[in-house]
Amino acid sequence: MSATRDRSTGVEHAARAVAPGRPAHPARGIPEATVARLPVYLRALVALAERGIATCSSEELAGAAGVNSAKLRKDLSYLGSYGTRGVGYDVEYLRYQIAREIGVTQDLAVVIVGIGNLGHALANYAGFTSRGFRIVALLDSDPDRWSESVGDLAVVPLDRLEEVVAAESVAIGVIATPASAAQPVCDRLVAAGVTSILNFAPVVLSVPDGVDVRKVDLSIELQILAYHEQRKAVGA
Amino acid sequence: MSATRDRSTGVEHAARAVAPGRPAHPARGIPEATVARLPVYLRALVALAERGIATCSSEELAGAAGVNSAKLRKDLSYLGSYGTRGVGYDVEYLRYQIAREIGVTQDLAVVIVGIGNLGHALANYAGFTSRGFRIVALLDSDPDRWSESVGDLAVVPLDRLEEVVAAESVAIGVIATPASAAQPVCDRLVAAGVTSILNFAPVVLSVPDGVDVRKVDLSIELQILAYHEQRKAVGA
DNA sequence: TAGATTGTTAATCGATTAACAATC
DNA sequence: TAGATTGTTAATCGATTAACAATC
Repeated sequence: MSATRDRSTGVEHAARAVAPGRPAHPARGIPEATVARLPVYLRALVALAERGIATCSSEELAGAAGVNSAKLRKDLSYLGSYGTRGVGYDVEYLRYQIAREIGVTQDLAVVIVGIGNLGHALANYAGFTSRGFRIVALLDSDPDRWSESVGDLAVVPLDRLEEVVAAESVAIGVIATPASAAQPVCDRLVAAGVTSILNFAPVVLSVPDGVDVRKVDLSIELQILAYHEQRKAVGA
Repeated sequence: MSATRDRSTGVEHAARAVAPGRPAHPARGIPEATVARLPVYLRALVALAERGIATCSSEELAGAAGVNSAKLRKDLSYLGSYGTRGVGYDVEYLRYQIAREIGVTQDLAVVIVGIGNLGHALANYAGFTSRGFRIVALLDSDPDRWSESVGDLAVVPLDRLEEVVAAESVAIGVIATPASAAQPVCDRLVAAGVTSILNFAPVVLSVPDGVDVRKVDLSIELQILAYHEQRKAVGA
């Protein structure tokens, strides 16, 4: 078992060795903080493109992404030199380069396990089905749900997890089960070959090295806000 | 408009002045990274307590929380000295101290705006209604939803937002609307007096200084996983 | 006292930011 | 050429970690 990275708490992820003293051509090893912002830039670029904007400065793009321009330029510098001094960035070109860097140009297969309220919401969520991801199965252990379908996908028995993962080469598993089911489901996903997990259950998952886990935890987000609320009340 | 902190991308939040050179008694100014982990420790302590465990070492608690013990001890040291050398921590006592520090001992009023699939899931989510938070209203602009109710709360017209926020002294607003509605809803929440926002809509919200925004973005989480998937595929 | 474990120090690491030389 | 804006440097800041003295 190794620690997995949690975006909000900063636990480091499985060792990913980078050859030291080897400055490979397209500069491998983008900082994790930068990786986490690339999707934000991508979304901002898509929005600019939809508004018909062909070129933008780092200042404009940074504004749209909610970061400062120095950070944006530093982040983009890890990918390469895709701007033009004195001019700015070509929106479509930069968009393509970032999409390629993230890897959303290739369709990744996703399964969602646990089709309760949250699972339903996730299955319907447009951002999930947008380019780069393909939901291939909705799994649940409750027979009452096997008659349901969300969009054009039926809810299938959890028993079929291994079969589906193998058949579709599933790379990403989304866990939206109750807390008690999360670790067993995670173990099965990993055993079946899934190497990335997005966990919505309020538990710390144990996974072997090489498996990435990201965690979205609603009540933790609320509690962080509560902490700051308390400070405001005292200070003011 | 000022930048607001986004947990995954690390945009700094509204200036929160700390008197310099003034080492106040209970040491104000807990690092943001530590604040984000306190709820994780709290949950781990609750789980230990439920298993009937009365005392634990930093090593054990760290294991349950998914961090290393040095980090845990450093984090706890910002709150005070709540352990006993040679012995460890009293689970109930530490649990109380962390809960008090976060401020979940006082009930904060929460409204959820946008009662689609995700809003439904949030309204039902046990973590939301657990101690420390009180959902006081579910708001939606769609008349078709005004007849619905989730749990014992009815969905009410968005028009009543200001009225509800004022009547219940709402501190936290949860935005689960489509992207296009998020900024206008945010503006109304802020104008009505809400100072903390949890945003599920895929947009960067602009808010005045003093308002905290946290963002949960499902497609961005997936894209971060996709980036690492791509690396694994290349490396292996 | 001997063993265990905290709380803190100091070193290291990574991320942010301002400033500016390079260059369109 | 003059103005604009990138890409990069270097300084700063904050977070992590190992190690260990303090102390139960």
